[in-house]
Amino acid sequence: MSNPTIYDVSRLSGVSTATVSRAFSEPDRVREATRRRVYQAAAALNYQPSAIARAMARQRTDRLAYIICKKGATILDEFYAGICEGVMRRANAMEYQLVISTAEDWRRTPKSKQIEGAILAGDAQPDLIAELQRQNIKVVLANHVSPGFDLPCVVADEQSGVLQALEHLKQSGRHNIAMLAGRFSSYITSERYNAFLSAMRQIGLPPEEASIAMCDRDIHSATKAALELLNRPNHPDAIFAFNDTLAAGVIKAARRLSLQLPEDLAVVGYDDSTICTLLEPELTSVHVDCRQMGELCMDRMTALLAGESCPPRLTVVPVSLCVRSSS
Amino acid sequence: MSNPTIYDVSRLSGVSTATVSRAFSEPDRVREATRRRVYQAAAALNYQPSAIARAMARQRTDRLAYIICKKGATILDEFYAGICEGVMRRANAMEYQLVISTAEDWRRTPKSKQIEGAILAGDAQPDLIAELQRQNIKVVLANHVSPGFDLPCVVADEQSGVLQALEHLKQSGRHNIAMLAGRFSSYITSERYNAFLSAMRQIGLPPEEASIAMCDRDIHSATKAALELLNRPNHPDAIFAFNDTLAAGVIKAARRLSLQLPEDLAVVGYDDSTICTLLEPELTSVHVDCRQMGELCMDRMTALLAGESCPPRLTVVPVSLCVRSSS
DNA sequence: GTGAAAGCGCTAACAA
DNA sequence: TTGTTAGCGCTTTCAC
Repeated sequence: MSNPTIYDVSRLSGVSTATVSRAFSEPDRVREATRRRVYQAAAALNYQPSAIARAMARQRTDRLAYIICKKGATILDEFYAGICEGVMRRANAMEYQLVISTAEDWRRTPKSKQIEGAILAGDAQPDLIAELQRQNIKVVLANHVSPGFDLPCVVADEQSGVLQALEHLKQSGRHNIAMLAGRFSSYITSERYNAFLSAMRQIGLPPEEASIAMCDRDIHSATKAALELLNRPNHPDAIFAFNDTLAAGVIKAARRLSLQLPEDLAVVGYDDSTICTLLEPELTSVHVDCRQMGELCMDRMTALLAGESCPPRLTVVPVSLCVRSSS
Repeated sequence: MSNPTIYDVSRLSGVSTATVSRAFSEPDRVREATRRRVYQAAAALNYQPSAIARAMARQRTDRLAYIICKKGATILDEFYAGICEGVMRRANAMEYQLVISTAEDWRRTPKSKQIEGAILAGDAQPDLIAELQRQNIKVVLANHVSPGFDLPCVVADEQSGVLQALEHLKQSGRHNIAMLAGRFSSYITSERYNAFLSAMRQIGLPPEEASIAMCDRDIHSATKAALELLNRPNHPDAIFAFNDTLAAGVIKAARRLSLQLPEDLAVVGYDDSTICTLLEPELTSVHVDCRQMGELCMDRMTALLAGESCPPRLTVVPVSLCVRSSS
């Protein structure tokens, strides 16, 4: 019942445990013939090295964590799932194991010492970061920057994303561009908000108070806010929404007011999620390659684990506007 | 630099390592005062038990894996992410760690012996199951059943889901109900397909060849197939789609033909994913509680790990129709 | 209630 | 190239 150990293989193949160990972890350090004998014995016994014992002896686990820091949100969020995907792919390719969790769950359980690094996605709280670092765990932030800490952060190019969207709108003849801002993490919210203001100035359409609306992250709230925006005097001819779900709310509002899209109103979303092509009209959106973000996070993590003291502090992932029929 | 060990705590608190160990894993077996001394010393040293050493000594890891078995798909798939969510929540609550991977990635790396159980979501290949079981790893299947094996499977009630959808359509006066079938995993495809045929008979509307269309899983393929379906003579007044994305394709097709929804055509999707409320009109869909599926998977897993030889072989999760304005 | 000590299965000097 | 052996940090009898 109990699994075969390195001793069993050693005995059966007639070599020492050290050699068996080497045959598996440093194959070229054992002679071809010996190696074969070892593998044969291992196969016969159905042996596989115990990763736990290995971790114990080597004092490292080859294990990383992906922790989603977003109140109420999880792996179900397409954006964070995308990052996770990138992290996972690369982690698996490097023979790292990836455990996932949410910030909430993580706090509850002292599962420390089992991971060598953690990639925190989203609104990472300072105390979590501090706690991890106190445990000698390497930390990388995704889609967030935390001023007080010296660690690598991977974010999307918000400035450029918003600018591309607004330039596109201006070029297609829009002059009264409004923004529908959602209440996201403080970092994203303020970045995108400020990016909007500065991009507007940059394209020569100074934003007015009147053209800004806030809403929650659900579609009903977005629809309501959009209706309100569209009913204002001097209503906008284009709305830039903070993400695609909000943009879907805008589309609903427009339809309710019998506006023609994109003739009467252009709509641009953000994230370029899967819903863009499902909507009618298909939604123009700023494409963020979250998988690449995940991969870059892993690159930074790798550097950290390799002992590089100062990998790039900030990594900015380029974004691109994906134009569809809503604008 | 190196982390404090149980020996450090033992020394500082003046008790044996055995007592320190007990203080952490079986608190009530040590006297209140002793325990306090231990905790104090531990806190002073910033000590936390090493899970690896623990696993080594106890011969168990408290670690499970969630493996997504779907060609090309991943955690990005909302359905599988939902199951993952349920599994993760419960796993974390039980102090299990959850590592995630895809079937592809898993095959490539012999990370065996580190997990005690694996939850395979989707189209689990027999050889993967066999391999895992050979390694004494407990296996539970989610959204799939594999005839050759004796293991717990958790699936949604396809029969009931389809029947509810069709009954609803009939009750709202539809008589010519068509099905848009996607090419999913063999299990889901055949289950849903057969459920459709039998449900149609059950509600007294024997299905005709003419009212069935197949398509790939992307929206373009769905739109095309739906157009074709709607252009047939004696075209349907209702379409039941295999999932919400396909249903979105149907809506697109309907719009292209200037059909009024739901007057000219009723549309029903499956899974009740987030897109349902984003679409126009909002999509009626069969709600599957995938989070609950994940939780049930964990329950089965727990039973297996506890040594129960035969937990329920098949667990069927109830589903319910969520009626919205597309029907 | 507490302590002593023998493992758990592997790795990595060091020696041969 | 291969073997010997002392750990890695904790758990768990078995005594006391």
